[in-house]
Amino acid sequence: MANRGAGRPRIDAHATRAKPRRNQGWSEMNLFTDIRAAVLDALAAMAEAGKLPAGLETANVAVEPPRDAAHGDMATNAAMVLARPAGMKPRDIAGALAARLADDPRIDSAEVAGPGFLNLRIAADVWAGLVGAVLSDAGYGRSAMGAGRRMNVEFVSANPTGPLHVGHTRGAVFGDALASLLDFAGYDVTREYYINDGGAQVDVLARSAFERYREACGLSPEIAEGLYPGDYLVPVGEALKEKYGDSLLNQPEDIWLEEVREFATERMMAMIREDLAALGVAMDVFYSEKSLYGTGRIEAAIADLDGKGLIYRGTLEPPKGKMPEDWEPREQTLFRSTAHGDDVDRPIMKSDGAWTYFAPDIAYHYDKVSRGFDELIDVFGADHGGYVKRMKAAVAALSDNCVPLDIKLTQLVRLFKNGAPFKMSKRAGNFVTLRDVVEQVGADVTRFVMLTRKNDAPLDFDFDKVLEQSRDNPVFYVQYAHARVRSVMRKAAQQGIGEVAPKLEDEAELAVARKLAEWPRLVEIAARTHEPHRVAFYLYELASEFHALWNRGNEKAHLRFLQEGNTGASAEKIALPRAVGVVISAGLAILGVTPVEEMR
RNA sequence: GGCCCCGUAGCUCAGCAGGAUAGAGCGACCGCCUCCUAAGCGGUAGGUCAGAGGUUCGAAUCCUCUCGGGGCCGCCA
Repeated sequence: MANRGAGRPRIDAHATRAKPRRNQGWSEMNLFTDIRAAVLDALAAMAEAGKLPAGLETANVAVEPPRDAAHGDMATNAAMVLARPAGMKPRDIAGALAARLADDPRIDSAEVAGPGFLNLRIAADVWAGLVGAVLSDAGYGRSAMGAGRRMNVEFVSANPTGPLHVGHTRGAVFGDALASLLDFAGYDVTREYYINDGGAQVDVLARSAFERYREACGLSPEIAEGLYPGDYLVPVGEALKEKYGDSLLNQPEDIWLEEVREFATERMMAMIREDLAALGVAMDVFYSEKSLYGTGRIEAAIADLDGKGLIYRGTLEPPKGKMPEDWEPREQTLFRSTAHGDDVDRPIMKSDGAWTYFAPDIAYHYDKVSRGFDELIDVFGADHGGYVKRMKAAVAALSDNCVPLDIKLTQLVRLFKNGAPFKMSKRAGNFVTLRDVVEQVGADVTRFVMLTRKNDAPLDFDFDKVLEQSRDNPVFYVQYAHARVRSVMRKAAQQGIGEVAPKLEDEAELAVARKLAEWPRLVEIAARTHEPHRVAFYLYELASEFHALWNRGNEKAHLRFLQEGNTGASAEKIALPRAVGVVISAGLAILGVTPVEEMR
């Protein structure tokens, strides 16, 4: 993407807000960028020698793992990228580049292939060196990519009207892993939850809780249509009775509504925090929607947009296709979101003068921008897909295009039990909660499984299969690899085997080392695309290479990590599994999964 | 009617910033335990990347259209 710089948002507006980095520094060890640098050096030398035109754009020159391992360890597209601007044939450039790279001691061979690929084979001692670096470098895989930029990840943000259910669970896991991933990639990350405690739904909560209060006072509750029927409100009703006795009974709503609302909302948020804690999610900030009302903050945000000429009074066209029954044209206060890519302008104030839900949303994002974040991410359920454009428009307008907002949608979770769909009756209020899931399968399994699909793909979650111990359960498969590593390390410690520089000989060992070398690259790709599932897939691949090597040891004794009666050879051998353990632990840490010491 | 997501092996899904002969698991078939955990490993079979155009030296990937599945679409959050 040659024109990337043009659209890149400026960051100077907020760059003055220095804050101590939260991550532990980053690693410079990335074999792919090292070799890419060598390629660029060689190209520069060729230009120097008159073999290439000077000043060629090299941004698109890539050094990547080849799709087919038989092609070598790494491949570069340099010749094909440069052929046109240089006015030369790709294979000619590749040939000259190969000759230069052959002088690099790290490169065993460089061969031109296909339309102009240059396939590189890396010297064995380079791989051994990489394994050594994984062990000596505490931050292997960490990246400087984020450069300490401040990133706000808002996720879950469920209405405080009940316990978190499975859908929220996926959003929670995704958002938390994404936040950890970005931290690992060098961003300064804030995890944030927006509490929708300002709208009509918390009034409904209050009325529902009040019925439970009446119930606690010995009356029979009247859970009218539209109220929350879940029995999680029963203890709230009892607590209300404890606090107020029967003093609220037979009082009109305007007497008790506000107090009961406060009380119930607080109880719900306490429950939600516990749910999140059970899953291992800890927010940095809980941000109250209500705090935006009556404090002038909504007005300030709208005034900002008004100052940019983006607020006006007008009447919207009725939606095309299906006409609502009670449609009649009304003049409203509108945000000109179409000026920033939305399809229609959006109302921010109802015809009765009250704010729409969108107004506090705008104010909330205005506040995030004001707090100096360089980038924002919102994690929504897929059913909120319709709000993506308007939110992006709002942030673009509020930040003058300085703060990019990425909105990640998480698709549905389909529950199964032993292959059969699991029915949920939402009407009865007995939906499957986050607690149900975590209590049945554990937080680690829940988290890993939720990340075995791309966020925008539906996810099947089978309560039985996720606990199955077989290769088609990636949770188990990755954990098993780690347990094997730990098993070897325990035995090595018993035998007094120390740490020495690794030595790699067999192809299976090199395959594992190559996979380890991809880790820093994978982290950057996953962080850039905001896709933590890539970490889960990578760990599966790494585990697969490791299991393969392990099994080779079954066939060929000299490939076992522990060489009977030869502590020196064993020490050289166990560096590789130790490094695998390091990377699996680091990867699982990003996913929020605890690596196990042994399988039980 | 409009917008967003999706369509890849029999099934469930990956596919990195456009790269080479499109991958993995399951299922099917054939093999591997006197040996660090066989809860594992190796191999075989299986594809018009929904379809049609376009851009490109090169497209599953980018653009347009069509078909199919899902989601959303004014004063509910």
